[in-house]
Amino acid sequence: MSAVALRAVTPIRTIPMKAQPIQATTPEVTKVRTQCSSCGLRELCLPCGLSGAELDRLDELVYTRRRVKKGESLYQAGDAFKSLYAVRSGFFKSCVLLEDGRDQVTAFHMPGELIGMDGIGSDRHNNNVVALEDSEVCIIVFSSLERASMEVPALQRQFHKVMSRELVRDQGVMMLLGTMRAEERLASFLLNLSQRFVARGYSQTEFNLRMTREEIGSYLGLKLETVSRIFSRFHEEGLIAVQQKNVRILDVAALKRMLGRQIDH
Amino acid sequence: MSAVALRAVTPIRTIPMKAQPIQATTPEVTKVRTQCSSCGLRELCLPCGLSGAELDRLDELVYTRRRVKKGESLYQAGDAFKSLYAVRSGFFKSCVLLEDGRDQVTAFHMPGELIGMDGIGSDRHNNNVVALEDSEVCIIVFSSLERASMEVPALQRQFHKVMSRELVRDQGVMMLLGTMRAEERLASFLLNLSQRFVARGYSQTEFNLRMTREEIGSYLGLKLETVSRIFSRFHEEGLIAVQQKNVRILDVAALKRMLGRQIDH
DNA sequence: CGGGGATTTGACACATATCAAGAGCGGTGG
DNA sequence: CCACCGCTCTTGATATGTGTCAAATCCCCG
Repeated sequence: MSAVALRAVTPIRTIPMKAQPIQATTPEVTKVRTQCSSCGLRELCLPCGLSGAELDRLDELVYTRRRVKKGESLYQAGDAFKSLYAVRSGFFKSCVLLEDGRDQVTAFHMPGELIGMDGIGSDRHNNNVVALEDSEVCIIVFSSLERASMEVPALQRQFHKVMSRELVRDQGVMMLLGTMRAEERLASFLLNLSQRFVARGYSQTEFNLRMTREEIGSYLGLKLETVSRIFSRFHEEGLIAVQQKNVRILDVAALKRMLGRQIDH
Repeated sequence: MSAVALRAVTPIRTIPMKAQPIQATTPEVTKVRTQCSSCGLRELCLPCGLSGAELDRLDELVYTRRRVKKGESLYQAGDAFKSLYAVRSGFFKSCVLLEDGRDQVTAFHMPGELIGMDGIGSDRHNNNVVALEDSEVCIIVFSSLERASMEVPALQRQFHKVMSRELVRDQGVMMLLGTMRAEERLASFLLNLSQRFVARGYSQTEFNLRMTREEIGSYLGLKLETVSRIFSRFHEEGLIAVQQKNVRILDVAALKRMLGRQIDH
């Protein structure tokens, strides 16, 4: 605790340079006191539901941040697992790579979401996480989190909830990939994004996609041309207005209807 | 702890009846001292890596079992979440149901595997788990597990690993559903089963499928006819010998080759 | 031994992939 | 500030893998 306090008193801020492109092992890390307790994302992130002393304990844990520039990876498959990361700002994608070169986007990550849990099981990361725009994450050293969660039941519980929800989310994606048609997949994708933006205080109906058509397609198990075509079709039908990365949802109900009952053709 | 000891001393064994078909809320539960420490599955299950006193602590936790007959559910979506289940014998499937009636098998579970983690996040289960043959599970009351894992770091770590591996497994399924062709999906499925049977001391090359073609198809995002056709094709090509549920893998290498490098058509 | 679900197989339909070309947009350098 | 270049996106024509529908067979269970 004193060590943490020391760091808080004498913050070391590395210059936000692009100086050492060689040292991929020493990424840009900012050591400043990050206050979970006063973070705007605390209701979405690991601190959710914690209070008072519990939050203080978490604050001790999360004291470094890292910036990741657009296109750079936060970590790659095979990297040693040491920390989890909470997205503080920006946007990430997770990808899994097959030996033959095929890869698939398995998730998109928004502020407040926790990344890196794939590494716990094998002490190595099993996917690649890349920033889709200039981003920043809070670093949570996993061993510290485990130690703290032995003292703070609510923290342990919250961490378990986060992991469990990730499992449920994955099942939703399997459902999407396994049983839905292209139209439904895209509708589901848009509604999911919309909902997550709302939770973060942004517009429910208008937002900018941070990913390309190809990345959307990869996530949805479709080719980029198909994604583009369906965007166009939705546009024609007046469900959305798309102009490149900008999307405005015009008829939420119609999109929702695409999911509920289809198949009756 | 004394309460647990008491239960161990005075085991209550409910009669293995089919007496009360109405009381779905009171399933058949056997209260006997289940010894993780002497369980044949301990290297595959939650106890993996634990030793001595740690194992003893786990033994206190797992003292009830439950039988689930073929076709019955272990739990259903919406049920209150209270416990995790470790498969002791038998075979299960997990399914997710969409409002419109479509459902998808999201996993098959073999002895030693942990079920129920989908419920942690929302205190309710989010999928249905059904026995594919007469089965038995060990019941692990989740609050007890959390309490114990605050005392036993190795147990906490092991539990986190199990959840993390589940996340990685899910990513593998997404990959399969998102990028693989039908042939590759089935090859991947057979190799996965084979590997898991080996880990349990069964033959690597010959086993009985516990699920129908339709369930395989649901899991792989294919129709049952497609699954059947590809089984037949593999058979013709001499890769496997299938006769209904019985499968014998004749050319493991060839199946593996289907995954590594395809796409070069 | 009978019945019904599970499986196999065939013919055909259709959704999405593939291939190809052109347009739009953003970043870079003169 | 404008022009160019490259990447992303759109759209069309066509190919193909898998789904759909249907019927026959198999086999397990009662």
